[in-house]
Formats: sequence, C-alpha cells, structure tokens
Amino acid sequence: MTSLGRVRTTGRPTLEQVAAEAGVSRGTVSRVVNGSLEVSTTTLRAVQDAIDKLGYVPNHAARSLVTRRTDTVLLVVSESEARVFDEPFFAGVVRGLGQELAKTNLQLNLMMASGARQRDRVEQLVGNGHVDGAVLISLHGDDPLPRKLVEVGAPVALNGRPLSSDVAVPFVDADNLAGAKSATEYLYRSGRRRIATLAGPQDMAAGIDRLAGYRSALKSRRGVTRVVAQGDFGQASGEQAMRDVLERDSAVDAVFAASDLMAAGAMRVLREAGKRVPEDVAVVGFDDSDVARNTEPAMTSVAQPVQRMGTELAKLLITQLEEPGRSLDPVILPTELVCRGSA
Amino acid sequence: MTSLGRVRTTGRPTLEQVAAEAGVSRGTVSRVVNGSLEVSTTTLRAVQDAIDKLGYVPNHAARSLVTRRTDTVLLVVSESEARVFDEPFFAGVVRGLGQELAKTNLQLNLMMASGARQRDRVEQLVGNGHVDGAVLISLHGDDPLPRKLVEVGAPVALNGRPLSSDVAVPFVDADNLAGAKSATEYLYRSGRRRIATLAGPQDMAAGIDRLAGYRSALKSRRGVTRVVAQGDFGQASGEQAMRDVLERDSAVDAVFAASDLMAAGAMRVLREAGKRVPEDVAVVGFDDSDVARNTEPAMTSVAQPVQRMGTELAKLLITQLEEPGRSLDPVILPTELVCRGSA
DNA sequence: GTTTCTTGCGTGAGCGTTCCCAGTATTATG
DNA sequence: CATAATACTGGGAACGCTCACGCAAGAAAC
Repeated sequence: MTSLGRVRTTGRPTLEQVAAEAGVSRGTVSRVVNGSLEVSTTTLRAVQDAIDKLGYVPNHAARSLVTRRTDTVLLVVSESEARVFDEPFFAGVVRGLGQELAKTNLQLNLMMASGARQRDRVEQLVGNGHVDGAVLISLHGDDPLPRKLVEVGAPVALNGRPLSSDVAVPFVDADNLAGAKSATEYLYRSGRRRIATLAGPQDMAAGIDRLAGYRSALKSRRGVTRVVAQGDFGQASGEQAMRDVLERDSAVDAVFAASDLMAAGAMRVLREAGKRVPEDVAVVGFDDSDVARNTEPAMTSVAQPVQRMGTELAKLLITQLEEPGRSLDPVILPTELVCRGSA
Repeated sequence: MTSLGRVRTTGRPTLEQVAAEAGVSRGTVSRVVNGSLEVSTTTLRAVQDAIDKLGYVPNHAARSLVTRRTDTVLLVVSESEARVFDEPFFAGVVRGLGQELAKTNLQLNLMMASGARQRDRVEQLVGNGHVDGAVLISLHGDDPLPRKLVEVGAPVALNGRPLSSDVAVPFVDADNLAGAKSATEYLYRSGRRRIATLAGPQDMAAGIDRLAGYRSALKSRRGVTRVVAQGDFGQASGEQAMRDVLERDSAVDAVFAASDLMAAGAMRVLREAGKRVPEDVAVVGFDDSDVARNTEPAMTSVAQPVQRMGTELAKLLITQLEEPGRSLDPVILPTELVCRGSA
C-alpha cells in the first residue's frame, strides 16, 4: 500500500548511488554538483557521466535542511489592492520577476495575502526560513509588513514606495511624480488652461506621487484653473470623480487621471455630458493598459515599465541574498507618455 | 557556547526543544503537531503551551525529507500564450487558485515556462518530487508536457481542454462551445443574417471550440451567410481578420469574435470602414475583459468564470493529492453572455 | 489473578545533503 | 632523500523531522 506521498520517488537516485556508479564517494559527488574546484578532471568526468546516466537531481529538502537556505523567494500580492492596479501590472511584474529569477536557481513562491491572518503567515514563512526573502507588491503605503520583515533581517523588496520611511526597505517604483508631471505639462503645452486631475488614493505612494506630479507641473503656471477630485484608481471612482469635476468647473478642458481605469470612466462621463474628447476636454490616463488602447478615442497615457519593475525587484532581492545586510538604494524607473487620440 | 558545542543556534526552536519544554518526547510533540489522536488531553495542552511559548514552527525541509511530500504545487504558465489570453484571465485564475490553496497547507510555486529548457525543468521538478503536483495554464492544445507528467504518475490539472486526448488528464475549461453558440444565436435572434466569426488559433481547444460553437449555432439555419476568418486572439489579428471578412462580405451585419481583443480590433476596423456598431454590424466578443467594458459602444461579450476556474483547478489537484491514482472527470464551467451596447 | 487489549508515550533509525576533518597520493622544496 | 606543501578524496556527523516499534500501565475479560 503506497501511502500518500510515497508514490513515486522510489527510483530516484541519491548522491550515494551516483557515487557508487562513479566509483567515488558521496563527498566527491557533492563537490561536483556544487561546482567545487578541488576535483580532478578525470573524476569530474566520471561523476558527470554517472549523474547523466542516472539522471540525478539533488534533493532540495535534504540540501535545504543542512544549508538552511531554501532557494525560494516569496511573492506576496495584497489581493485587495491587486484589483486596483490594472491587471497588466500584475502580470507584467510577475513576468519580469520570473524572467530574472530563471537566471538563478531561485524558485518563486506565490501568495495572495488578504487578511491579517495571511500577513502572519507571511511573517512566519519568512521568519522561519521557509523562504529566503520576499517581494511584496501592491500594498498600501503604510503597511507594517515590510518593516517587520526587514527588522527580522529578511531580504525584502517592495514594489511601490512605502509611505513610512522610518526603516529603509529597498523598493522599486515607477517615477510617478515625473510621469504625472509630464502628462500635466503636456496638457498645458497643448494649450489647456482648465486642467483637472482625478487623483488616486492618498494612502498609496502612487496616488500621492501622481497628484504631486500634477501639482508640480502647474506650480508656477499662472492662469491655470486647477481642480482635484478624489478616486481610488477604479473605473467607477473615475466616473464619480469626473462628475465632481464637472460640477465644480463645467468648462474644464483637460483631465489628468491617475489611472487608465479612472480615465476611461471619465471619458464615459464626459461623453454623457456632451463633451467631446479631445476637442472639448483632453484626457490623459496612467498605466498604458489594454484599456487605454481601446477607448474611443484611444487614450493618451503614461506608461510604466512593468516588466522591468519585475526584473529590478528580483535584482534587488538577489543582491540582498548574495550580500546580506547590504543596504540598497531605491530603484526609480522612468515612465513614458504614450500619445494617442484623447489628448 | 552551548553544550555539546552546538554553536549553530538559529534561534528557531526545534521539535526537541519543544519536547524538553513540555517535558515530553520528540515523538509526542510530533504527534501533536500532526494532529494525531493518540495523545492525552493533559499532555496535549502542555505541548501546545510549549509550542506557543517557543513560537515553534515545523521545519519544512526536514519534514519534507522524510515524508517525501513537499506540500507545494507548481503553477506553470506558458509565457508565450499568456499574452494571448487576456490578462484578467491569468490574474483571475491565479486568484482562484490561491484562494483554494489557502484553505490547505499547500504552497504555490510559480513558473513561467517559455522554451523547451523550461519544460524540461518542469518535468524535473515534478518528476523528482520537488513539487507534489502541477497546474498548467494556457498552453497549446497539443503540448506534450501534461501527458508526460501524467505518465510519470504526477498529479496534474490542466486549464483548457488538451487536444490530444490519448491520455486522460484532468482539466477544467469554460464551456467554450456553449458560450460561442449562445453568442452566435443571440446575433441570429436579433435578426442578423450575415454573421461572420473571427476565429481563434486552431491549435488551441479554446479556438477550436469557439469556432465549433459558432458553426453549431448556425448549423440548421437557412438563409444565413457565414464567413470565417482566422486570428490568434490578439488585437492586431482581429483587425486583420475583420478586414478579410469585409473583403469577402462587405454587407456583413454581425461578427462573433473569439476574444475581446479581436473584437476590439474588429470594432476599430469597422469604424474606419464607416460601419456603425451595432446599427450596421453587431459585435460580440469573448472573455468579458476590461477591454469589453471600455470600447465604444461597450462590448457584448461571453464571460467565463475565471476565478472559479482557478478554484476548480486547485480542487482537481487536491483530490489527486489525497487520492492518488483516482481518475477525474473534466470540469466544464458555464459561460454567460453579458449584453452591452455592441450587439 | 492472570491474560489480553487498549491507550499513551519514548526511542532508534533513517530521509539525502553538506560540511569538516582527516587521510593519501602527488609534487615542490631544502 | 627527507620533508613540507599541495591536491584530491573519503567518511563521520549533523540538519529536524516522521515513522515503526516497543514498552508500560490501566481497563476489560475470563
């Protein structure tokens, strides 16, 4: 009777068997497997042949038990926020991460952390060495989790600038401020003078920075009417925010939205209000998602290098793994304004 | 320096330490941890107290070494195809998976498999017991990987019906046929008689089944002009396919596209051709993605329960883990036609 | 009162690695 | 030629856990 896990693996060769096959000892095979230099070319070859012949693959658990490394990093996705970020964001970051990790022998462990219970689990996994480090994406700016992890000395990389910067935790972020600024300036330069913004949530760095970028662009401009309405990155909130704006300034001629989804919602509301885009009101979004490509007219939007963010996240973690304790500077990636029909 | 020269104090308590604290033996603590019944209530309590006090968490590697289970499942995403499926698909499935796995003690290991080298790696990971099973999503219908894995006796769950059904591998899929059929019938019932379809790739079950659904809906209808154009689920291919259709039947009055992206492309082409949607040409997409909500007019589309697919995938795998060798029936999930303005 | 269960618990034997130290050849050095 | 340094190699000792046994009591049976 084969009990649950004991089904396979019966034929799986061990280090010892490879050693026997090659006529050497365990230790020597181990050295070969781990690329030690102190092994003669002849035995090296013999061992390699034996490995190939037997199809040997090291047992991760056994190795991990003694090395106290797991060669696994945890990717924590705050589920509630995941919705908020455009989906391509998630997929892009994951792709970048995977790509970079594939170059190493690191595995990616995925975890959707929703509630507090999940957070505890993350802390446990990291704290107990079940993973070597963690990448956290799309959490609120004031989430205590990253700090806690850093405090227990775990390698951590954050996506998105954390709000409380009392503990330096390495992060990568798009240059939200510059992106928002350039979008707003673009609107200004194209002659718009009644420029509103649909801001994102102000408890996330992305929301804050994009609003700051808007403000910064308009800072010393005279004769510009500013309107700020609040949203949460979601489409419905964009619609609502746009209505707010129209109520406060029915002559608004430009809108910078902190997300594509909000921009899409705004365009819908504008249309319903009888405003033409871009003739009456120019609209710029943020994220350059699929949505931006499919509004009518297609949306001008600020693109962030999502995949690159993933790779940088991975690099950040990897260097910490390689050089424990080394403090790392944040990585701020440039954005790009993609001009389409809406502005 | 502790006794016996045991310098390597990681700080993490071991079973032995918990045992000492509770005044029992290793074995007893193990029994408590693993929920064995054969332990008296008094010692149970004592052990639990010790566990809490010391903050004991079992060492995964050590456990895995002896049980030969890893409590980890691998999620393999074929990267090339991932683009093709709408992004919400990926995110939704992952969310569903995570949700279901969170109920168990299973970890999710993510891997983007692009090339053949990656495929080998997957085979290795599964074959060598580094993971207990695998969920494969978005691969071509004729991919040999799932079959190989099943052949080595590994628990596998597939997303999307595999094409070669010589080996029964459990899968979950949306009812693509019924979905496409109902979309096409909807077009027919609304009076359209020149109904084209933009088909997906014919080397994937989703592409095949959606085309079959279209055909099935129109099977015994008389007086319906059919046009089939080929695409690859991508937006550009949708545009091209739509042009093909227009060339072959400039009076086409309805289009069923096998994906939202293709439908969006079609709408664009139609507009450029001076056709109004839905007045001149009705358009229905498939996937009910963000894109569908943001075309102008908003797109009528066939929704598939992506998250549910994730949970079902997980369940499929879990039952295989619990009852090795049990053969499972495919899970076909219903789709739903979401009516919006485009048809 | 002996036998036989039953229940609860302790113990030894690994699981497959890596690490370290002690060997044994081999070569360089004086 | 002796000796020291060097280059490889072998094997014991963990790593932290589970599992199969086995043993000790008390309960149940005769």
